[in-house]
Amino acid sequence: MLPEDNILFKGIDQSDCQRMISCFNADIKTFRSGQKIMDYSDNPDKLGVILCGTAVMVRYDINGVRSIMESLNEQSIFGVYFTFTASQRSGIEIVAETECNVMFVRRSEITKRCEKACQCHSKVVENLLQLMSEKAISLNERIEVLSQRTIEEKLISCLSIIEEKTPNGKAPQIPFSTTALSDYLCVNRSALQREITRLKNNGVLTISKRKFKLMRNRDSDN
Amino acid sequence: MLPEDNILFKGIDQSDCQRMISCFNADIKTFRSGQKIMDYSDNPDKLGVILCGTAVMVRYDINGVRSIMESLNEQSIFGVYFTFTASQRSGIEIVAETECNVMFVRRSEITKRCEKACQCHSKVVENLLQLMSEKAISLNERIEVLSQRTIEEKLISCLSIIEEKTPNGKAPQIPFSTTALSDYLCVNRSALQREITRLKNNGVLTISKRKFKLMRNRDSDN
DNA sequence: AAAAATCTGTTGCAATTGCAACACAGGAGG
DNA sequence: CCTCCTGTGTTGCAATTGCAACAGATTTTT
Repeated sequence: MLPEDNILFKGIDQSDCQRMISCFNADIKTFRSGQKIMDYSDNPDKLGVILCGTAVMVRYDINGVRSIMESLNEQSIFGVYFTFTASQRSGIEIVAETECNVMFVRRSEITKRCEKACQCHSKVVENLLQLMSEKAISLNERIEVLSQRTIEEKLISCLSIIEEKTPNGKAPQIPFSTTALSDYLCVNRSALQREITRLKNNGVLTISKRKFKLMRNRDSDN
Repeated sequence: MLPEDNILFKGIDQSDCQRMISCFNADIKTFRSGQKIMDYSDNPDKLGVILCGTAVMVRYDINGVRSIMESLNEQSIFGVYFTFTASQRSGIEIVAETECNVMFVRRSEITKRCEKACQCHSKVVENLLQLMSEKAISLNERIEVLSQRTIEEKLISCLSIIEEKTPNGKAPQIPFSTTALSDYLCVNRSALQREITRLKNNGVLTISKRKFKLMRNRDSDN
């Protein structure tokens, strides 16, 4: 991927991009599926952008129970938000799901002003603002899902959000396996399975593979 | 409160502040306790900063169940994240808890460049970045709490975070009533009460009024 | 192609949680 | 002082959820 296609450098021409990448000391690395991309015990100032591939942000609590905090695709950004959190309390990691190329930049390099590329700096900051806004929206969506009191409500809330974001004409699709979905929803897998089956039997939900459809018209009783 | 005390205008001197406030078409309004400050059905571009007072971000789901999404104090910022979201799906509102002064700015006014105050604009954008970063951390903390599988774990996780943020020497304090806390944790109030009582009896937790203390040394059995 | 590993789907049982109802405490306001 | 309203604390019972175990399907590795 060329630098100027990168969301962080959007709107900046290629020559400036190259200059800024070296100015930022940006670092591009490749990871294989399953490899750990980032561990929040390391550097809180580090910021990553996925150039290609997919990854997940996972958390292991004291009992070793895994929660998927977020799924990350191409152009996803991570690391910005944990600048001040006490991450030692919980083990948060970014793990590659497929082969990934990741660009690392230090947040402080972006925020500071330098003589060489001032006009570009502020553009990058604006882009970053935009990205953080989008990221925060997805955090809010997550909270909306987790706020639901029952598994049924969590599931329907989650599927509604996916459905809403799916372009017209395309079939909405769950970006997880059922097992991973249960981690995302923070519920027991077999209990989730039970709910899915129940909703299918009630005609509220249709699933084939990962494609699904929600029927909202019938009043969802029983 | 003077403009230059405002977090959004931090590092900008007063004359520039005044100029920018009119340049931004910033709007300062007063709300009484209980009044609705913002309704996400209205303007997605609008951004608010609480100048004084406290407020809460609440959500009413389809069944009318209230969840506190966040509590907002002086200098809290809201409205930044929902720029593109379909918030019409769920009824999100900002409601004053006490009398509040709130400054409203349009997000697009901040991001755009103007000839009159360019150097200040980028400073404001940086400040905004900082604010969003902090806000996103609190969203992540909320997710961390809601990710916990049981009420006990949710409660302890929540209290740990509060404890960690409390300055040394001060007694950690819950910023909610128990009833509001149950909304924040998205659990049933009486079930939460039951857990609190149980933890107190087991010597894990001490609470007087809203001040509390967690004992972590004993292994939390029973 | 066989073996290993992971995911799906199901179920009985135990534990947790929600619900509803009630008693009591404290604060606001007439 | 009394009343109204909101929050606290408790409990029995019902509903939901977690847990464990298992069988079969699917994918990955050898």
